Amino acid sequence: MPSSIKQVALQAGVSTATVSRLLNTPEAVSAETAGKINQAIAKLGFRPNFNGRNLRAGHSRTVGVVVPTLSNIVFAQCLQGIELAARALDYSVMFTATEYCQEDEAAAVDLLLSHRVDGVILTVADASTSATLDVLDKEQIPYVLTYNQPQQTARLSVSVDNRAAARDAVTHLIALGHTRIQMLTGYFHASDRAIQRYHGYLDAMRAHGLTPMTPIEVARHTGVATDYLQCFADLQQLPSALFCSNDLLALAAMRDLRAQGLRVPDDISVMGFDGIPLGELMSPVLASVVQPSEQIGAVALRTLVAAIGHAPQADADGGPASCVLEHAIRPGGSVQKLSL
Amino acid sequence: MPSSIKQVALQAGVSTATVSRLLNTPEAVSAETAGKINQAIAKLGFRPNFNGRNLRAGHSRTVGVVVPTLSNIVFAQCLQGIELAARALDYSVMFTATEYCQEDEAAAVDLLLSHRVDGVILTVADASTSATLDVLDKEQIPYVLTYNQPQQTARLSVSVDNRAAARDAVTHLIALGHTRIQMLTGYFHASDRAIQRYHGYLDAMRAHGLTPMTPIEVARHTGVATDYLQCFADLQQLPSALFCSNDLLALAAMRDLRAQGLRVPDDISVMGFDGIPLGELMSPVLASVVQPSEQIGAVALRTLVAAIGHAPQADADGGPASCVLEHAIRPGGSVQKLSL
DNA sequence: TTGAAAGCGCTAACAG
DNA sequence: CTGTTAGCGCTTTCAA
Repeated sequence: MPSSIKQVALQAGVSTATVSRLLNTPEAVSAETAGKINQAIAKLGFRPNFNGRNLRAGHSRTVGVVVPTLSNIVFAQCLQGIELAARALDYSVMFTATEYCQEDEAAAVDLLLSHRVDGVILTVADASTSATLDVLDKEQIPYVLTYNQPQQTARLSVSVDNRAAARDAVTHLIALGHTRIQMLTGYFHASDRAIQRYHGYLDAMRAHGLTPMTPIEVARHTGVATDYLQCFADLQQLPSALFCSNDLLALAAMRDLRAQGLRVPDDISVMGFDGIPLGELMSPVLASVVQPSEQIGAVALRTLVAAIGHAPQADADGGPASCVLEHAIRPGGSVQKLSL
Repeated sequence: MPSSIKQVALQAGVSTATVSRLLNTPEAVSAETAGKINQAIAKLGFRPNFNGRNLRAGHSRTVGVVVPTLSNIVFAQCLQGIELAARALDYSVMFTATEYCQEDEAAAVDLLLSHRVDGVILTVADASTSATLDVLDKEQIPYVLTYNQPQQTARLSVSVDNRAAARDAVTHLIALGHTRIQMLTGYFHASDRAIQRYHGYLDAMRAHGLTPMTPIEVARHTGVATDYLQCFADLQQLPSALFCSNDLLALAAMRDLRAQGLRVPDDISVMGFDGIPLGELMSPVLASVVQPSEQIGAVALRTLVAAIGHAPQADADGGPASCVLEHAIRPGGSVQKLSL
């Protein structure tokens, strides 16, 4: 059983208030007293109990994080960025995953709220229909979305411009001579980003007078049901390039294509989205849209802390704002340059 | 400001004690009263404050997790396993990373202890010299090591048998006709696992009458200083196979080797350790030792919870025990079968 | 089955 | 600069 401020006070021969002062406003304590207290602290191995502190203070210097899964390195990097930034600001992180399950999403937030986190960072399936966000709104808990890029509301978010990024990716493919470009994506209902990226795909195709192809939706979880490859049985139908809604999907698709005897990029080009670091280690390098995941996390954390600092309704002044970070096209050998 | 048990009591016309009872031992409250209270709870949107509860109860149903980094997918998967298992047992997770920095390790544990987590799951650089573990021991906080496989003490840990696993890997290489096998590893001082794996390498080489080669130590952080490739300038010196202490290193090495004009596996074979899922999507498939990272996390969490349940000194009976999980060799095209 | 009351560890007025 | 005191939200005896 760890010792309390009371025992430290007793040991040092001062009041608990003075010990508390040393902990919080050391300059308000005389050097002599400080010495005695520090000695007592060391002797007892005292460590403040944040539960007591939080209870009293009404805040916890803790943020909650909710991501779909850590199996996708993208979210792991984001969490990494959050944790690093949090530590720098003396915040702690409670972490939860949802496995892309809506109920778990709500349950996760509920739990975090019971822990009285000061705010929440989360990525939801669809920001525009999320009951979870409504709860957060109603309870007046500051929160910041990551990856989600809400269209309508004034919700705080940190992301890239998914639509523009996808447009750039497809434009990149077009610039390399591709015209039959098809999108391979995780279920739209599980990711509002995927929808935005599809719109970007359409933008680029139309801007170049190309006919969009019907997107192929597959379960995002690895494995990747290879059923979709049926589409390619007829080689006449084969697109020249596949634009995938994320890198994991792209990698899985490449594997599946190879298993079908198709060569990448000779027979078909593949481009991803996310720009995971491993994509660059492979041969051929996975062409992709790089989004700065770790930075997304870091910025989200700082935005959240800023939001926590601001009174809920005092956002008339320059309070924290949503942030759209830069994306970049990473060319790679997984995409072939076609002779025109 | 969220409402408290007091306001619920007032609203329902009962005492706070009764509300508390409904929350903790519902069967001890009459149906009628329960109805009134539940109504009040719903009306007020009440959510218990765990800070108050923890303070009073002396435990938090929260565990702390400390990993080196989330940039290595291995630890992300482990954390994923921990979180899933924790949720199933109604535990919450506070997460911290150390970036392989010893001081951060100590600071992280300190912070977690201030939050009064009930226990800690952690991976340290070197379990046998970690001051952090000594702190945990002294404070009587239950903890479980992951990946670390302490030699001497009775410390709880969950890992594979690193030495045996490495031995199996190198034996696999030998079985495929390799004799000039060299190990490429992250700094030994940053990972006791790497040392154990090196011993496994030695075991296998010696068991087959082969001459061990001097291991190449490099900074583990990606980038991978390509200086080590100097070793290979003299093609006479070139090993036929490189056994890497982890998959990220293996992938980076393959990239670097290719950049040098060496073909994998034609000119040199590469085998990794960890068995990250992405290794299987690549072409060629990365041969590796698969360790069940997510399971390591899940088992660690359950072991920790068991340890929390047990009184510190009551481990005479069948208390929680360390666990060595099965590893598996994943063959892959990154390793060439040599004609003998 | 319910209520009254004490106290977990800490901080923030308010006095001195 | 320091002590006294009250109370954050909750659980848990002890009585009723």
